[in-house]
Amino acid sequence: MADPAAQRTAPTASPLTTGPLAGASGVAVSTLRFYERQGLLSPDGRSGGGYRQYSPDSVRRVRFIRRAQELGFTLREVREVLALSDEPERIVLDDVAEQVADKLAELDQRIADLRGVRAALALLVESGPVHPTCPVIDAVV
Amino acid sequence: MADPAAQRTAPTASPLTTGPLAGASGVAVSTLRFYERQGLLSPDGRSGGGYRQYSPDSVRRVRFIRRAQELGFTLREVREVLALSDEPERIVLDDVAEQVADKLAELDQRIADLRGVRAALALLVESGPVHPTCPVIDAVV
DNA sequence: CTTGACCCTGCACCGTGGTTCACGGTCGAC
DNA sequence: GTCGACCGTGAACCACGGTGCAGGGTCAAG
Repeated sequence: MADPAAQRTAPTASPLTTGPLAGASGVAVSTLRFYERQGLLSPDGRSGGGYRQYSPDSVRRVRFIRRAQELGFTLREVREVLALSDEPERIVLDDVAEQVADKLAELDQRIADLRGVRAALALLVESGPVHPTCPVIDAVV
Repeated sequence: MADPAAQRTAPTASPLTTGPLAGASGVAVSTLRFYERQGLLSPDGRSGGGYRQYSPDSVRRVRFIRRAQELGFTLREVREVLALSDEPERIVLDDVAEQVADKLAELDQRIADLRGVRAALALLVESGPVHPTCPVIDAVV
């Protein structure tokens, strides 16, 4: 607070252009632009020559998108979640609660399914020989 | 065993054409043909006029494909598993053990991830108000 | 003020997992 | 033998999640 020249209410935290953001968040530059077209991400502004400028927070945002995808969410779903988190005042709590409850049930189901497969595979590893009726298929179907 | 006319060593168990197989296994006819192009499924033969004929076992096979997909396996992976189960004598046990071990680790990771998300969502449901920093995003990133 | 790295736009292309369409042949019931 | 339901083929098309490329502008170091 005793150095006004160093930072003015801390706004100018080194805006990133696409390259650095891509590097920091582990995606290709082309992917960032693709995400922008899909409404998942937008630059905080543009610089004189038209370069996109992102806040450092965008790194978190992009990483979130990637992680959510890995976890099996579509970009459409991710977009919806991000839209809510961008405009929290639009959130209708009951709707959210309902959707979250649905997603919870879905997750429980997926976890149970994966554990079934996991168990079958573990059994297969332990018991060596291949069975006439594949236990993996039995576990999955 | 005392009725030779009823079934000759039980072979003719009503071969299915695409429509019935599709109906019984819950996919579209066009999907069956697509799976065939992808090497996941093939008819046991063709009838005079060129109609595909499937054994009733094919229903199981198609259901397996669908389930495996739901569980996050690609058609390529499913094809490999089915190829092995079709030709068990080609199986190299050590290879399988290795791949299965990999898949096990992957499944463990996915289960853990999903449980993390599940926990975050459950917390969100319990604690009503939306937090400035979304707990879901925190859990996922 | 040049040079090289970086960025812009728009558009075409890719693999995956299917679906749809046009056009025609087959099959069983009547 | 004819009718409608079903099946065949090939090829185009779709949504998703990106990738690549041409043609041109920007930026900062030297």
